[in-house]
Amino acid sequence: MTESAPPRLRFAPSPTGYLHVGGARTALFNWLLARRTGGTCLLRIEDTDKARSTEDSTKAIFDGLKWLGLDWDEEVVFQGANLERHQRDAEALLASGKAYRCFCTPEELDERRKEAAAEKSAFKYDRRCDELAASEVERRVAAGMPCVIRFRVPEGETAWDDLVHDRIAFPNKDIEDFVILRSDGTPIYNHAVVSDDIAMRVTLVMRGDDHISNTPKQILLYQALGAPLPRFAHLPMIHGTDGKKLSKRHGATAVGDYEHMGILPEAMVNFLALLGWSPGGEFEEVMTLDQLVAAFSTDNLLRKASVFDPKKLEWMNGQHLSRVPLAELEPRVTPLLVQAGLATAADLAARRAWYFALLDLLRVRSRLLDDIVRQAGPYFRDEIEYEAEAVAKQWKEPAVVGPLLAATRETLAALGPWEPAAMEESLRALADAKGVGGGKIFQPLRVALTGLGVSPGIFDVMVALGRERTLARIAQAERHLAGMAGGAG
RNA sequence: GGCGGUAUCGUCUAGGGGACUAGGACACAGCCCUCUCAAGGCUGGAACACGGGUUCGAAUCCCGUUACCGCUACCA
Repeated sequence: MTESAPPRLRFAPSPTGYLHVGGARTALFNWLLARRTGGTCLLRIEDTDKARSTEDSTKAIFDGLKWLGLDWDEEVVFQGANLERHQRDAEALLASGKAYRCFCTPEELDERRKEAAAEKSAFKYDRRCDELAASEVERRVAAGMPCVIRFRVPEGETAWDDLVHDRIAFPNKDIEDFVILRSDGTPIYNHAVVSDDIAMRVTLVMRGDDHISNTPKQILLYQALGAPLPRFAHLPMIHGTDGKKLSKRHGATAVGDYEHMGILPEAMVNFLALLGWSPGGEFEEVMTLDQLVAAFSTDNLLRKASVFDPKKLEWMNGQHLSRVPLAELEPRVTPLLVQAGLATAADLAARRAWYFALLDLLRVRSRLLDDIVRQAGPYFRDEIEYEAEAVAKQWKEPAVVGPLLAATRETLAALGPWEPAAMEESLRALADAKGVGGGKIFQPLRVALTGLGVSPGIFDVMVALGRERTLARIAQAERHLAGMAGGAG
């Protein structure tokens, strides 16, 4: 291969919905390869289907790519703006005799297709309009009869060396003379794609393998238009847990869904990158974007469709949650805390060091951003609620626990510096003195401080809460326990 | 139906003729650590779709079968 110049790639979604994880993965691979090779990554919005394309969808694609951290080079190309060139290219094919006018109506075609189906034979356009005399064509055009432009598929075989599949070949006899320009003058997909890819000087087309059967048609168009062929790389599909194509019934399929679910973009990207690609050999699965760029290569692209496993995504998110620099995590969490009514952005900014330390405590036991918010309550609210389950388990005997908590409070109150080592030392000494294990002190204390049976290490909790609030919460718990003991008789 | 593609633990994957008693990760189970929960560590169960070749030797190469997926529009 004489190809040594960095490739020009493109991601070409059609704005007919949200950015799907499959589309996101295609965008990611194009982007990774461009960044890896010093190539160019372009974005083209394929909005030629005016019936289905919407501005909202276009925005959703931009938003999705932005969230993932994928950018593109040069101006965004809107396919719809290239109508004139599409028509010119189609006219050129007509002029050079590589395409012809077809006057068959959709209704007629439909009819013939049904007949073929009834006879269980494959329908293929029979070229009847290609046999029309020139004068007849002229007459019909002059008469204003609507017509499409069909590409005349030559004899032979069309093949290419796919970057992931190696050689793929199609006998031309299996390809029918396909329409390139509708009767209303707008282009059909395959034609618009080729016209645009040529104009954008795309040298490597990387897309889903559902386009494999479009590829011979497109190659034929390149050749007829006298343009150099790009290389092709067809990526395997992403399926749902049941092995079927990913759809709404599998739950979330739009990248925006995962954003709202509390997934970090770096985790999403990492997870998607490992679907249909692997660095090969032994490798660490948790990778940053930079590491992905450094490792990416078309050599390790897989051929088999993969199943999207949300469980593994969550695990991966947990990994990233724990590894991302706090300064990057903070802006993702803050809006959620504010939204939950736990704090204001100003408040958090005012005690940044404390806030970061808290985040560090909570993120280890979180898989989703929401897990952090859910755990954060006790550190922000003035009043806490006691979880019934925790109370039932750890405050089972109020008459015993109450005095123990009181002793704990007194011990802590007498403490000099408010730091973990000192807390642990004095509380373990207290446990010894009372003849109980540490857990008998720590567990009821955890409920007193957080209302929960589960939390970060108890000393970390106390540091995060601060001395004053810690002692107040214990006192409050003592009152609560006294009430319980009284109520119980 | 026709054409094309694919086939390693439940899932993501390593593997490119001998290093395979098939490795790792997720999930699952157990154990360790331990103030709880995570995280982490250790252990366990779990796969080369089937049938023929080629070869001294096949998860790896070839053929067939089966299954699954995609395309088969004046959709993209």
